[in-house]
Amino acid sequence: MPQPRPPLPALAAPARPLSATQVRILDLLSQAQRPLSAYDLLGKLRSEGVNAPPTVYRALERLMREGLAHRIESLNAFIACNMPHHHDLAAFAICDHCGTVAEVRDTDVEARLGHVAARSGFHVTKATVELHGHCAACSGKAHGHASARETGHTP
Amino acid sequence: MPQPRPPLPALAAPARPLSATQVRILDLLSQAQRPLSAYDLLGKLRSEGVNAPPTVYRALERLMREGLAHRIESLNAFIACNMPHHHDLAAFAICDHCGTVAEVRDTDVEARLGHVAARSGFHVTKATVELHGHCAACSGKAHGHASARETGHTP
DNA sequence: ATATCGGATGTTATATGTTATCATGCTTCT
DNA sequence: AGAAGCATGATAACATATAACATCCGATAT
Ligand SMILES: [Zn+2]
Ligand SMILES: [Zn+2]
Ligand SMILES: [Zn+2]
Ligand SMILES: [Zn+2]
Repeated sequence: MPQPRPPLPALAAPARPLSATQVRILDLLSQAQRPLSAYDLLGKLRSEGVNAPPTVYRALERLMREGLAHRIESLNAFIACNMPHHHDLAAFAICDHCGTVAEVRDTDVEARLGHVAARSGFHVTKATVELHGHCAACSGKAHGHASARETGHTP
Repeated sequence: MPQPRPPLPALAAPARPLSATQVRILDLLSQAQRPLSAYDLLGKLRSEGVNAPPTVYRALERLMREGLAHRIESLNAFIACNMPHHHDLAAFAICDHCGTVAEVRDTDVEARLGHVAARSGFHVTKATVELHGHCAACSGKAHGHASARETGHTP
């Protein structure tokens, strides 16, 4: 096999544009006030011809690879990244009352975590930081719970 | 209904002892080098008469309530707490190569997180902090992956 | 002792979340 | 046209988690 590599137009990276489904899903995530599960997404897409889980998961995979979406581990759900930045250290403040999720960044926390780990010879590649509690709006009031997951969901 | 409260022997807390199953599960978790999923546990307990998921989940619930075990959200698995202390803010360093999990505490990190949240009026009730990466032993060497989850599992 | 209550367990079935596999069609390069 | 690469579709399997209802048992209360 000759020709090790023809010039290659210009590219260098994953410049391939998002597919229709991928855009649609990112859109749904952006619209939503709260994280959506893969099934939530699937439900909303059924009417549009998407009817199998793998499609959704594949799209999510792509979006996360590109730093456009995040997975919330403690909820098994996904949100759009509000400030696409390619980072592995984002933190999330999840209100267990109203379900909203705020993406927060704090370099001090990042640094501290790095420190703590390094101190014991651990090399961090990815961190999951998820704070559960009550957001400003829900605090004070509303200590009776509505468990977030079933609030304002699927009519 | 009179008698607001008879003296009450001595108690103060949830002094009820763990059930046999609960002890057994805590034992299995302590023994294990790595987090075990609910189904891992169920597998190991089948020979002992436990044969349904709810039993396992219920026991785990109790153990976590008492601060004797933790759930690792990013793995859907559980570990014994190596220093029972009743805290909602523990951090875990998870080696994605050998699968070991170290429970680490750092009051500075805790404080920082509290700060960050408070700054935006968020009240934290529980934090999930899970660092993925490579432990000291696996670092440097072993960058070829074995994905941890399927290493040394169920022969 | 009898009634009662709460916690733990058993049993069954189901919901939710995730992945493997194979088939198909499209775009790009040769 | 043929080959390679990749996105999608479809079906099924697997993994994780909970609902609902019944039974059992030890601790209190009457
Ligand atoms: Zn982000
Ligand atoms: Zn809220
Ligand atoms: Zn602990
Ligand atoms: Zn390791």
